[in-house]
Amino acid sequence: MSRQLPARQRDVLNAIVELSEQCGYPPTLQELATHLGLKNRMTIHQHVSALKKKELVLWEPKLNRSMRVSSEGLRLLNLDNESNDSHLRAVPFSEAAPEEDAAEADAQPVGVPLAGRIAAGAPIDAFETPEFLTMESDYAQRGCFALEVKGDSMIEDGIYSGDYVIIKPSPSPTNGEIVVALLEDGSATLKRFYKENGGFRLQPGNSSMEPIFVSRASDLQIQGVVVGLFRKM
Amino acid sequence: MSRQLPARQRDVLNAIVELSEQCGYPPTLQELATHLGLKNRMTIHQHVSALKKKELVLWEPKLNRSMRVSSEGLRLLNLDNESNDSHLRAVPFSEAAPEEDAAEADAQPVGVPLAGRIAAGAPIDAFETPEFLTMESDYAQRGCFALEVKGDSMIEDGIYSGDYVIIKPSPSPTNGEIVVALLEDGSATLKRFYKENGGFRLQPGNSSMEPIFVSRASDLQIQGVVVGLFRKM
DNA sequence: AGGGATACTATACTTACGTATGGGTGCTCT
DNA sequence: AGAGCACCCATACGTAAGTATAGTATCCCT
Repeated sequence: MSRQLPARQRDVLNAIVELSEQCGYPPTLQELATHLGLKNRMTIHQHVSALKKKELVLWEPKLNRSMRVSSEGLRLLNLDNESNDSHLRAVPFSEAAPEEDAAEADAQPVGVPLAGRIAAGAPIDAFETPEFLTMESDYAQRGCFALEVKGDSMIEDGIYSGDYVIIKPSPSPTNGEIVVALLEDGSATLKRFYKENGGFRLQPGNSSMEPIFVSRASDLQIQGVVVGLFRKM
Repeated sequence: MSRQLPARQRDVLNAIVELSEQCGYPPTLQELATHLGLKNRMTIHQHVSALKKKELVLWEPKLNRSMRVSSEGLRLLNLDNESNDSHLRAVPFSEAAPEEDAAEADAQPVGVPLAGRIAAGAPIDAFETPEFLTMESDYAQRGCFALEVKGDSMIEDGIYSGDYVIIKPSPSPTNGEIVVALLEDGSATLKRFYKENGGFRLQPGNSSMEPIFVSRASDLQIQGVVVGLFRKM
C-alpha cells in the first residue's frame, strides 16, 4: 500500500486546494505558510517537495504559483475527508492566523458566464444576468468525484447512458436521494434510495425495471449521493 | 455603448485566457509579453492596467500571477470571436515567438477526478481510471456561455427545466444539433435544428409540442449550439 | 498644426518568491 | 543508544516579477 501520508503533508495538500479555490490561482509557499500558521516558507518548501516526489502535486521548480494537486492527490483527499471526519481543519498552533489572510479577501468564483434564462416561448434576457455558472470549482477541489453512467436505470430522471454524475461521498443518504449503491455481490448501481420497514429499497428511474430490496445494512454500501450531472454533447 | 476595445487589448485578453487554460494558472506579465512577441513587459503592464480599469480583468497589484478575466471580459471575447472571425490570432510582428513558450510545456487539465464507470448491474471499476472530467475548463475560457433552461421543450432529450445548457456561439449549425434559436418576434427557444426544403424546422424534443417552421433566414437567428448540459441536484 | 489615443521600447528600482545551508526537537524502531 | 523520520526554525542569496519613469512612432480627429 503506497498510502500513508504524514498528517502535515495532508494538511498542506488540503491548504493548496483551499487557497486555489478561493483565489482562482494557486498559492505561493509564503501564503501556504501563513495559512497554516507557520513562520517560515522553508517548512512548506520541504512538504511540497515531498508531495511532489510522491506525485500528489505538480510543481514546476522556480515557477511562482505553479503548484497544482494531481489526480491522485485529489482522490486521496476525498478518501481522507470521508473516512476521517473527526479530523480537525488544519491550523496547527495558532487556531486563527494572527494577521488576516491576504489571499482570503478576493474570493471570486471561476466559471462559465451565465448569460440568462431561456424559456420556451418567452423572450431571452440576453446578457442581462452577469453571473457565473460554477461547475468543477464547486466540486472538484473538495470531496466529490465523477462517474460515467452506463445503462438506462435512471432514464426517467433524465440521467442517460454516457452522462457523468458528480458524486459526493456520503455513507448515509436521506430518503429519495439518488445514490451510488454498492451491493453485496460487488455490483454498483445508480438508484433512488429509500429506507423503509427496517430495510432498504433501491428504486430505478425506469418503469421497466424492478426495485431492489435489501434487508441487511451490511449487504448494502452507499458510495455517495448524486449532487450533479454533466453531459457532453 | 461601452464596448470599443482596442485591438491589442483584446489580444492580451485572449492571451490571458489561452495561457491560463494551458497551464492551469494565470500567466505573468513576462509570459504574456513573450507569448505576444513583445520585447518588454511594460507594454503588457499598460494593457493589463487598462483592462483592469475597464473591469475586464481582475488583477491584484504586485501579486504574481493574480490576473483573471472577469465575467464581462469573457463575454466580450465570446462576442468578438463570433462576429469577427476574420481576425488573425495574435502575434503582431514575429509570427512565431522566437524562443519556445516556457509556459506552453506542461498543459494538464483541471477537473473532477473521474473515478470510473458505473454500469447497471456490472461491477464498478472502483478508482481504476485515474482521469479527470473537465467541465468549465473546457468551456469557460473559450467562447462558451451557459443558459438556464425553463420549460419542457426538450424533455425527451433529457434536458429538464432548471438545467443549464452550455452554448457554443455558432451562427450556422448542422442538421440535428440542438440550438438556441432567436425568433423574429424576439422569443428564444431550445430546439433541434433542421434545414430543409429551403427553410428551417425547429423540432422540440417533446411529442406534445409542434415543430416550428421558418422560411426566411432573416426571421431566424441562431445564437449557438448546445455542447454540454449541467444539472445541480 | 496640435492634441490625444494606441502601441511599443529601454532602464532601473523594489519586492517577494524559490531555494540552499545549517540547525533544532521529539518520536519510533531496532 | 543510535538511526531515521516528521516537523519546524532562521539566515541568506539569486532571480524573476511588478512597477516607476521616460521616451519614440503612428494614426485619427477637429
